[in-house]
Amino acid sequence: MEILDQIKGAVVNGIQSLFDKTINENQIIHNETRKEFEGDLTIVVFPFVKLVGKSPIELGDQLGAYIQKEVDAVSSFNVVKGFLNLSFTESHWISEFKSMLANDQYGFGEAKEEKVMVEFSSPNTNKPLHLGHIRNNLLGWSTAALLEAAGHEVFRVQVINDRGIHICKSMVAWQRFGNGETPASSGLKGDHLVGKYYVLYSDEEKAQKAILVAEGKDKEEPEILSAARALLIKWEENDPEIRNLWKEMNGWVYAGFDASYKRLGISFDKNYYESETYLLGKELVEEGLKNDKFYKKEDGSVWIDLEDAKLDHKLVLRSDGTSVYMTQDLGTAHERYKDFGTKRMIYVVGDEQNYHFKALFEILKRLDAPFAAGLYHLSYGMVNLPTGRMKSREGTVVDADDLMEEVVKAAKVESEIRQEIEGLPEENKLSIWEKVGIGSLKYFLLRVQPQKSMVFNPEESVSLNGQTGAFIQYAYVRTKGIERKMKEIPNFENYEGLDPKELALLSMLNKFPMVIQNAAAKYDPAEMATYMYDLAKTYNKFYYDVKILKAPNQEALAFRFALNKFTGEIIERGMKILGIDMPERM
RNA sequence: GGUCCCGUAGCUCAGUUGGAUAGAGCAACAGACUUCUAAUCUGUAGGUCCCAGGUUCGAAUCCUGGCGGGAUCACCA
Repeated sequence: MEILDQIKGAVVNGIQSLFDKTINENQIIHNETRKEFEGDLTIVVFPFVKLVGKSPIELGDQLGAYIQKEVDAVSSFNVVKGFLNLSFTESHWISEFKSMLANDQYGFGEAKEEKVMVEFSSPNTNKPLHLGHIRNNLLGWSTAALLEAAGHEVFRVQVINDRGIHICKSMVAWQRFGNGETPASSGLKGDHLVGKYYVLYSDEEKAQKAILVAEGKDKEEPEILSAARALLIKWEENDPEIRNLWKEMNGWVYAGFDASYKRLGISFDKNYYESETYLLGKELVEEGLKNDKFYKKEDGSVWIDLEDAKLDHKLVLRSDGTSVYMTQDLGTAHERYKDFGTKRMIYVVGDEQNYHFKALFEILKRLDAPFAAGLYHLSYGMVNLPTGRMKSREGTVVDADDLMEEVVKAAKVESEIRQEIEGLPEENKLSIWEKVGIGSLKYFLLRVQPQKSMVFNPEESVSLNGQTGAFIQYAYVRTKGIERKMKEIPNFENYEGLDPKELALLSMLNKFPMVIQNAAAKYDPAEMATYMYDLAKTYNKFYYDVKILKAPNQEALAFRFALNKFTGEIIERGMKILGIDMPERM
């Protein structure tokens, strides 16, 4: 990006020496030149028209001539309306390319001191993961990877909601209807097994409720719900039998989660269990009471007044002294700061909790938490189906394991039609289908900006044409195919006669470091996803138009080979940030 | 009702701090495999950028007011 600084400098100097007016570099608006015009970089001259008292065309012409004279890398210019389009010399592009090649960390930012924590996933232990968790997981994972690529040290953590009434419901149903079923005895994946009893619980509760209503006793609580509450109390009293059952069933769930996470390529540096943290935060409330940050109502409940922050009064301790979600979150935030010393913490949580996090961050600020300024809620929208919302009651929730199975199957079907990898050993084929299927699922979810709710169309998600993960993988596979065909690697020294398709690809590759920085700053993996697609598309055009292996001379062959290989490396590097693996063939 | 988010092609989505004639994919139609893998490429068609004002050389983008959709406003998590 040196050249950009040179050009900006030339614009400032040009306006000074041509018109005797002073401007600041950051007033200069520049853009990549649009495809339909000739040039590589465009300077918008409108902002200076009034200042220098010339027409936009006149100003553009004079400034263009000045820049061309001053900056060696600028070969020519043209002016359209108020837009000054500058073209760079071929040798500039070639030397740019050489410096990209020379840096084996190309794209990654310099190491930054600030450590960052990303919290994501945070499942309940009463049912298996579903599509919504997948979006959460992918966002969290790739945001963390983006921050790493930008130069930060990053810690990935999850909070597991392993206690509470929800797990007691599964437990009570298992006690009644389970007949001792275990994952080992029935072969059912642990999280699905526990989820099954949660469903059984709900059915039973509904049935009991219906009877009560029919008997005119609709105010009464269903017996099974009372039983679940009783379990929760026993759990809190540390009843050994209940604690053991709880441990056992949670253990099944964790084994199930681990399998899902593994297939999804997700892991964590540390897990926080709610059963261990749900009492944290009480001391903070006590302390805050002393400092008048909180106030106590007559019934003994503790609140904070956030009205001047355009929020409400918020409860932080119940009248019986037990904590609420907010209390735990206050405590957990401090705990994590103690564990990792991260002043920047990102919470990847759905947008239905926007209000909660606003309040949480505001309270931490008022409690003078040293990390308060670095808190961020990466809020994302719901995943809907073409038929509308996913509803567990109507059984329309898309199960994570089923979905992964389905997309991999679809990849297999497509692959077998094409017969490109038929001869490979079964093990290799399985690995390729896995990469293509899971990769496409990931791409499908990551290409949409986090804050937008999205429509998940199952048919489209398994389609492998167009703007998909498979499209990008295919471009990568092409780069590998070329590499395999090359018996000896030609040495790239110099090249003249840059083809427009080659230049377009170079220019695309040149943007990679910027994309990492921008996407990381915005916590937006979708920006990387879009860029990766554009890069693959640009490569495909190059591949189609410029025959790499049939280059007219050794110099061209060496250049194209290097360009091909480097493109493959960048695709792999960028997709890795999205958590998507590249197959060598497909 | 208060607060927050979203509204761009039939559908799914891009669109940098305001910049040129608003772009991709899918679906539709028409082409390109004797070629480095056609999971690709090329072309045609498709738009009241929700509406109305305002700011300015210039607005999908910023401001105000509407309309439509969603979320949230629990001693739930």
